[in-house]
Amino acid sequence: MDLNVLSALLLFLANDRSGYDIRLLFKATPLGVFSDSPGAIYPALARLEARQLLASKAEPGGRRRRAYVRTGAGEAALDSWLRTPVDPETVARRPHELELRYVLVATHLGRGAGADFLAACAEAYRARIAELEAFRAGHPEIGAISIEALGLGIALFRTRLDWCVDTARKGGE
Amino acid sequence: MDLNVLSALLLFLANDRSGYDIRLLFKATPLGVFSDSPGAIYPALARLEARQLLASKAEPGGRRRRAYVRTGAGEAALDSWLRTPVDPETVARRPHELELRYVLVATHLGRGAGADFLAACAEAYRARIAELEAFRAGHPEIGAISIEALGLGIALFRTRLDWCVDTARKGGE
DNA sequence: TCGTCCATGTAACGCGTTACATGATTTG
DNA sequence: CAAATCATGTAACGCGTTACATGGACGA
Repeated sequence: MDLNVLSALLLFLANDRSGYDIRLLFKATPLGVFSDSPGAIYPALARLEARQLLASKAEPGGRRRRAYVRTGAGEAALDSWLRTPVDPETVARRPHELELRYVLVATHLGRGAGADFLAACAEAYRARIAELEAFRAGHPEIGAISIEALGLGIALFRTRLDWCVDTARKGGE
Repeated sequence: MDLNVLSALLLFLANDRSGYDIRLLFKATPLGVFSDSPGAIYPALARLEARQLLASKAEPGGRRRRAYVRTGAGEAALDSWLRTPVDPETVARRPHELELRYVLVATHLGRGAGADFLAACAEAYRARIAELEAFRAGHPEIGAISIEALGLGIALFRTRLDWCVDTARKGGE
């Protein structure tokens, strides 16, 4: 029952929303990691419907609005995606996926689950920082320029870690 | 003559290196944004050779090592990719591409070009931060959780900006 | 000779991109 | 009625992923 990020986001958003609604949403948000192109969104919605995670009703008329809703199975799939453990692979290669997941977790499962998720992320970020610092210390031969870039990588994870800690603290008040 | 990131990186790395060498390189680096899978690397090298940006000589014997080198056209293509203006689209959606590009620019075109590139990035990051802050100020309706996530997005760009400024200063000494 | 490493590839598949097509409804 | 906007889709293409195939070299 595995989902990619776009599918999970669509499941989350699809509550009486149409593909066009979602395109407008994606176009309006400046954090736009997601493409608002029809060739991305409509096929993805169709795939989710084929897997019976979404259901839709077309309004009568020619090409009229088609609104989607989650099915029970869709709800379960979203839920299980949101509860997937924070794995090192995602932390290392797609950390922005975790940032999106936080929004979905906190909105869909509640602030408590959001705080737990942030704690798990903080833990994973600390581990990642330690790993990168160990690599930097152990491989001086990679050269000054690569060391600089690695420094940025580490700084970005520190920013993420600080944000987790801050946000968990503020959200828990 | 446009290249994707992987192709540009392969052009950069391909100096008497084989696909296998590159796989080992990708496996060894913990910043691993790039997959070391043969299904990614060998076809990409073959495409570059088909476009005559790389040339290769197979060593005699069965499946023996095949080492690649840049052609003149390959050199030119890499050069022009490295000198492509920093566009807002890349800044917003694939900032890590810029971080890789810095390493390639500074290594391949020299420290001076690297410093110029950092300056362009810093400029773009400042603009991006302003844009995100304006959005945050103008759209309180997006909700507390999204505001938190947006805050992280802004903080990450600030980290990138600080890094550009610091690195340009240190590199210029 | 058996396993392991070196080394290169291919096939099926999923999915995003760009560009195009279609048709209804609203607005000037 | 012409143009823009609402709204949904499809086709071709590029490219990465996973998994599998091939075959030589070398040590136990």
